[in-house]
Amino acid sequence: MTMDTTLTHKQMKIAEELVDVLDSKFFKTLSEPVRVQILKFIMLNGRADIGTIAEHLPQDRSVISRHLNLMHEVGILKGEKETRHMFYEINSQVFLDKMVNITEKIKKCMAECCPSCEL
Amino acid sequence: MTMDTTLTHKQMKIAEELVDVLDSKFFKTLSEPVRVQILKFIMLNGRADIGTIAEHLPQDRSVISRHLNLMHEVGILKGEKETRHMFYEINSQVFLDKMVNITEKIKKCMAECCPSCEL
DNA sequence: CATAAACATGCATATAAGCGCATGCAAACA
DNA sequence: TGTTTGCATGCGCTTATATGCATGTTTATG
Repeated sequence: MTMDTTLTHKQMKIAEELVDVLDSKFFKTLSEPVRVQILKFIMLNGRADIGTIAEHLPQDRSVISRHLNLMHEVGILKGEKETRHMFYEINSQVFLDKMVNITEKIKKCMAECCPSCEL
Repeated sequence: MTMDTTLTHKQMKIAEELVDVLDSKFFKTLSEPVRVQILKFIMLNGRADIGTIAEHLPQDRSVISRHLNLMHEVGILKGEKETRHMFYEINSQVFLDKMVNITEKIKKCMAECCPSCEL
């Protein structure tokens, strides 16, 4: 079956931009409940080291360490080594910017690309 | 180590609301590249049935069927059975609302809960 | 009424991800 | 300088997920 919809270059480009911003690693990171719990803890308590965070969660310290490292790689956490302690805090700017950017791109794509999307 | 930060009931509640809205199933759905490609196709071509979508992707039809069903469960797609064809389209309202809601909750939590989040 | 088309679903398999334990390493400490 | 502390990381185990094939079901088609 062939599509009778004629896609403009502009529409293709906007859709591509949406796909680019829909970063699978970013979403995968947020899709794990344990990581969300870690995020919650840091949100409420501010900058903290791995041991302190792990004390408040059932998982092993090494597991927490890996989760934190993953969130750091994605950019939603800032990490800083202080002597032998590894401190993490929310990278609020990056985190929020990413969400806002994704939301904007979805909105734009729906408005200008999606035939059956009435907004 | 004990925390010297005193958490108010209000802060706890806001953080809880954020955790609630950070739906793991929703993020997990968006973390799969194939599903994003499917989303892109429907965005650009509008309402389509499973066979048509599967024609444009390397995966087997059954695989596409499952992905579509998953996205439907999460709410970002509307599904409608028409005779023997199963048609899907973007549920633009739900999709966008979800993203906006998450973004808002993050912003609120950062502003009122997060000690080290300066916005 | 037999056949084909469109799809859902059970099954087996391969890959990915979360988890805890044990180990190694660097920095503080006695 | 030997010991403890805080982490990173390798390893094996278990579970989850993606994939394709085969099958069953429903609806159109000859």
